[in-house]
Amino acid sequence: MDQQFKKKATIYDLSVLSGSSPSTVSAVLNGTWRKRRIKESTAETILSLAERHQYTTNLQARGLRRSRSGLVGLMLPIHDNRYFSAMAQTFEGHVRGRGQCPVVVSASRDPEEERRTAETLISYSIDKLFIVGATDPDGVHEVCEAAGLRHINIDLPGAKAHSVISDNYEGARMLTEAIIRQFGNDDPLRPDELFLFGGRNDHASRERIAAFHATKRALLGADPDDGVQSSGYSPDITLRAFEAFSQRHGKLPRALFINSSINMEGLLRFMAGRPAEMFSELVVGCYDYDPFASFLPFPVIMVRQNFEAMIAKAFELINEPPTAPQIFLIAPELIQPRSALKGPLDTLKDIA
Amino acid sequence: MDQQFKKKATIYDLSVLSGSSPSTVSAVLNGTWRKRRIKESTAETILSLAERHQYTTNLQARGLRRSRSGLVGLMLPIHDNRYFSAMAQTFEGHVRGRGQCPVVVSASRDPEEERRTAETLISYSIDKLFIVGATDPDGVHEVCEAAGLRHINIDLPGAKAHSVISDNYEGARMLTEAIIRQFGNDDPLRPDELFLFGGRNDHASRERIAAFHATKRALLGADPDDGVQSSGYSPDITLRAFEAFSQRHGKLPRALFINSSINMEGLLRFMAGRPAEMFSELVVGCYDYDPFASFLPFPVIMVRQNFEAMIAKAFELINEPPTAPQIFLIAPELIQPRSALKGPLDTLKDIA
DNA sequence: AGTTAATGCACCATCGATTGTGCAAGCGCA
DNA sequence: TGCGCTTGCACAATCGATGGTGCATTAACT
Repeated sequence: MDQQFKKKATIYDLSVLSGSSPSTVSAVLNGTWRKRRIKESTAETILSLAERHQYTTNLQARGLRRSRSGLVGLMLPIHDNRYFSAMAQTFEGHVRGRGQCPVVVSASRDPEEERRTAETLISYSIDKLFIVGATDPDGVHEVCEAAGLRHINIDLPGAKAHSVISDNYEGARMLTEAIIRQFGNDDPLRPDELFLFGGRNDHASRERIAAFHATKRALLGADPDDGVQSSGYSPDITLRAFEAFSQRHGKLPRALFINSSINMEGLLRFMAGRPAEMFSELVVGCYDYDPFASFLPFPVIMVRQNFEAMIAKAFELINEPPTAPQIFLIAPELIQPRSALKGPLDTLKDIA
Repeated sequence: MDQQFKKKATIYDLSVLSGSSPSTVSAVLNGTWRKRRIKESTAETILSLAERHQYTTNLQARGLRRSRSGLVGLMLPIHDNRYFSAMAQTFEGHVRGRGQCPVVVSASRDPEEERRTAETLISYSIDKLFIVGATDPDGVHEVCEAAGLRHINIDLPGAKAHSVISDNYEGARMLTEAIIRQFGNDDPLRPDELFLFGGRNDHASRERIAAFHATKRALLGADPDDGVQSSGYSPDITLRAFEAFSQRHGKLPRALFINSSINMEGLLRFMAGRPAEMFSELVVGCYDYDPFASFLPFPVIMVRQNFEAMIAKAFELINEPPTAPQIFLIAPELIQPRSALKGPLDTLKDIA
């Protein structure tokens, strides 16, 4: 019955009910009452009233007054991807652990959208912003800077704020090497049989491509310069790249370095409708980890970016006093084919 | 230079600069100025000042005054899953299209956490809440109801608010049938060769299990009653279920009905370290769609829940005047092995 | 000229919580 | 009794935007 359909209780309601002033009620409810020398018994009265009337703080009012909201933002390129969604999962755990409220939004890898999204979040007075895989991190930085908002880049670096990123060069080096070593000595891979698909003109892609070239040259002795087919972060564009390649050469290469799981979906689209046998000799290296991809009918070597470490490092940095922007590299891990790793979900409890 | 390190501009700043009152500035900036009969020239002055000083509305202040925030919430069980993250992606598109700000949070399938999360969101005066796959939808309902918050269940139904869910019975029927038909007439599947793994005691699992039993009985003539191994929504528990089964029977069944992609990850964990040949005869039906899973080295028939339609229907319903709670079934689609479908990402543009 | 109506905007209370300040009552002590 | 200190709390301004109300001006019209 109580407050069934009435509006939510406020400190003013409790103030009337308890006979104390609103400021006393406020202090009791937000925990600053000892500092304000409120009697213990007064506090108890108010707390029990609050409970009885199901009081909950209006966080917008608090946020307005304090000019921060208790919200912590995570800006992703997209949701629908294991790498980013695993990151979101890990991020939530951290934020919840600090008693704040995580807000996860995506900005579609569109610089304009990224800035708009940041501005919207700022309008809600979020306390911190973690910028993941932004196409234009420095654009977002300007927006945050102007609002005095603490922020940090993850996955793709910016020049104007700290960045925590995967060691893309080393990851791609390991991956390229692993692809090459996957072929035995009887029938070793030739330089013109290993191609890279996917990627844009972003920092990660550039590093990976550089490592790809260097490693090919180092291990295979040569590196024909048509070995890279940038196809953005889009399954369909990647599909078309495979189709074009296959049209030109009559088949796919024996070995592929695929820049991300999104590009890998382009390969799946290419495979769909084509006989499985066409791919039985294929060896794929993919710069991303997805448990299902790891068990495809051909060897898929993957790179698992250590997003837990990246998020942890980012939280560490964002709380430190600001210094000159720096890039922190986090080592990724090479994952052999047919590996089903634990993920952030494994820490959740479940019924038996 | 302008406002470089000053606080953000407010309507009061603009009011001083423009010589108009704060209320006039407010009206101009929020678009209600025609209704308030503000002169066009006044509006123009203020708008240009706003632009020059990079004014942005403090949405917490607006939210406090209007007692709604422009935030629309999506509560997921988890992020790290293609089904749910695809849903988040689609949801964001809808919310953005309506000029509001999407907030996606997860609640770990924990009833307590679900309620707490809802309360937190309510404290921020969110306008609407979409509750996806909640373990205790009715618990969340109470919280929303008490706050007068519009809300709707998706994926798992509640008794006290509208629910938009997959037609789990029909989906499982199709899936079970497809699994059975996957075996030719030479060596047809026997009833004791098809097992269901995964699921909890939730509505979806119950429906699927019922359809599984009924379809087995209808098509195979019998249905031994140990055919179902509930193992929650946890890869590891599912792994243990497979290990136990394999210990008991010396091998896995020839055919598996797997309740979700999460349980499917349990199968992957089982496969890891075991020779691929062990699974060459396996046929799997999975109630979920994941493009990579679709191309595993054995036939994987999948059910793709139509989350786009579910989200669309939910948006339709949540804006209608409330009526008695109803359940709306959305037909899922049976996906043949080796299918790489388009997803929500395909609507994003990408550089070529 | 005088009345009415429309125009253009200012005033002010309000949303709910926070926080600096001030003051009365109670107490110890000379 | 009187001074000063502590205890316990109330007061009131404030965060930034909103929207109902009402008051001048000017325009329209008899």
